[in-house]
This record gives sequence, C-alpha cells and structure tokens, in this order.
Amino acid sequence: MPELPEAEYMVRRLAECAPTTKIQSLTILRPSLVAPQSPDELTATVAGRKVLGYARRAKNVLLHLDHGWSLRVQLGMTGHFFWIPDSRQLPRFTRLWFALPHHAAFVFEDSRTFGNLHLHRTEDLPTVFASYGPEPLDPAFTWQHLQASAARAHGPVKPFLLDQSKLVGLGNIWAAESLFAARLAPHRPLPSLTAPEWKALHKAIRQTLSAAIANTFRVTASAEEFPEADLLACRVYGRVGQPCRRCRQPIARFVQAGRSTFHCPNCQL
DNA sequence: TCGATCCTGTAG
DNA sequence: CTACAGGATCGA
Repeated sequence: MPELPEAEYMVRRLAECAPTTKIQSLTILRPSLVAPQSPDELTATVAGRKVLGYARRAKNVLLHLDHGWSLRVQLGMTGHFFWIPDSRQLPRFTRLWFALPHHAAFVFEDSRTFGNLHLHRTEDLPTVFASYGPEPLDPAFTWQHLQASAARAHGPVKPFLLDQSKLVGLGNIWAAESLFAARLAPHRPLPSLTAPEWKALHKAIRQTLSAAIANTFRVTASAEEFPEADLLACRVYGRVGQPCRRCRQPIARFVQAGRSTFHCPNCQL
C-alpha cells in the first residue's frame, strides 16, 4: 500500500509515540517476512536494544538502534508499522511485533505479506540504497534533476515515475495524481516532454506529496487508523467513470505495465 | 523495458 | 466464483 506520504506519516507518528524506547523482545509470527535472516538471530540482535530514532528513505521505515544496527521495514503493498499502547490487543493482520516497556508494542501489520524487515549496519545503509533515485521532497531536488533522470529513458512517463531507481517515493496513486496535477497524459513518451512540462511535473510531484502527507495527518487525527483510498481526496485515482474535478469529463482507466492507470483524457495532454 | 510472480484479503 | 489491490524483483 504505502507510498512516500504514508511511510513519512508512520515515521513521524513513531517519533511522537515513542521518541526513544527499549525493545524487550521480538515475536515473529510470519518468518518469511524476515528471511533470509533467521528469526532467532534477528531476535537476539535486537532484544534489549534501545531505539534512538526513526527515519524514512524512499518508502522504507528505518529504526536506528543503539549498537550501530538499523532495522529497515519495507512496507510492500499492505504494510503498516506503528506503535500501540497495549500489546494484548494486537491488530488482526499482525505479522510480527516488538514488546516494549509497559505493555506497549511496535506492530508490523501486513495482510498481503509483501513487506519485509531487514537488519543492516547503520553505516551500510547508503550501500543498501545505492540504486535509489533522488528524494522528491529534498529541497535540493530541482526540475532539472528530474529531467536528467529521464535522459536516455524511453517509454511512457507514468511507468517512469514508478521506477524507484529514477525517483523514489511515488507509487500507483501518487504517480497518477501528480500527472493529473501537471496536466500530463500518463502515456506521453518521455522524449516528448518539453522543459516547461518537466518543470510542471516537478512542481506537481512535490505539491502532491506534501499535500498527501498533510492530508494523512488531517484524516487520521479524527478517524484514527490509516486512511483508505476514498478518504485521501484523490482527483483521479480510483475514479473511473466519475466526472473530472477540473472539466467534468469522465475519468478513464487503462492498464500500463500491469498496473491500473487513471487519467482524464480531456484535460491531461 | 515488459510480464509474471510472490501472497492474502475484499468487493462485486 | 472472478477481478482487483497503493510494491518490488527477476528473467527473457
């Protein structure tokens, strides 16, 4: 499920709920999610360690521990990582959980089990992420960087936006929403994009992601839990057949690289 | 660069 | 029952 905004939200919530804490033990209910590490070895390495802080890289949630190791949570399609006050009330799809003081817990809930959890030396993290493209919300990230990452690339613009080696953080929803905001058709060939269009796309991506982070906080402040797609105020994603919020023409859906693409055929050019 | 695939759940 | 699901990876 989660893309950059949801991963960012999880990290900020963790920092609020448990700025630092001690991991007492780890319970792995689904060993395949930590493979190839053995559950026992992983448990031995983290049990008794203190969590010093949290970070996000691309769609990964990172927990930095006090002995030079970091846990990396890859959320996959349906993963959530969060703090709960009472480990006696674990959510339905809990796949593993960390016992914390006073019965609190970190929970990894992942119905579809595409997520995973890995342990790395903290100093090795740059190597782990070596194949990743730039962070779109990095202040140093310019539209020229975006354009440059597409140099020599062919094919349509939307699959490009999903390619984490070109640019991290976008998934199927926010790629579609960014293209809508930039008024660009998802099937536009990369070489056809003009400089003003790259500029517009860059702006659209940053605004879309920033707004999505803010909106996740706004929605969850009242509703609790993680927001469903229909609560995220999408302008095209999942809205096939419904009127475009800009021009009232029906939103269309087609399949691109095996994924659903939603767009307005009338006002995305 | 595309398609298949991992696995489980939900909606129609 | 079938279709579909916000991700990542591998092989041709």
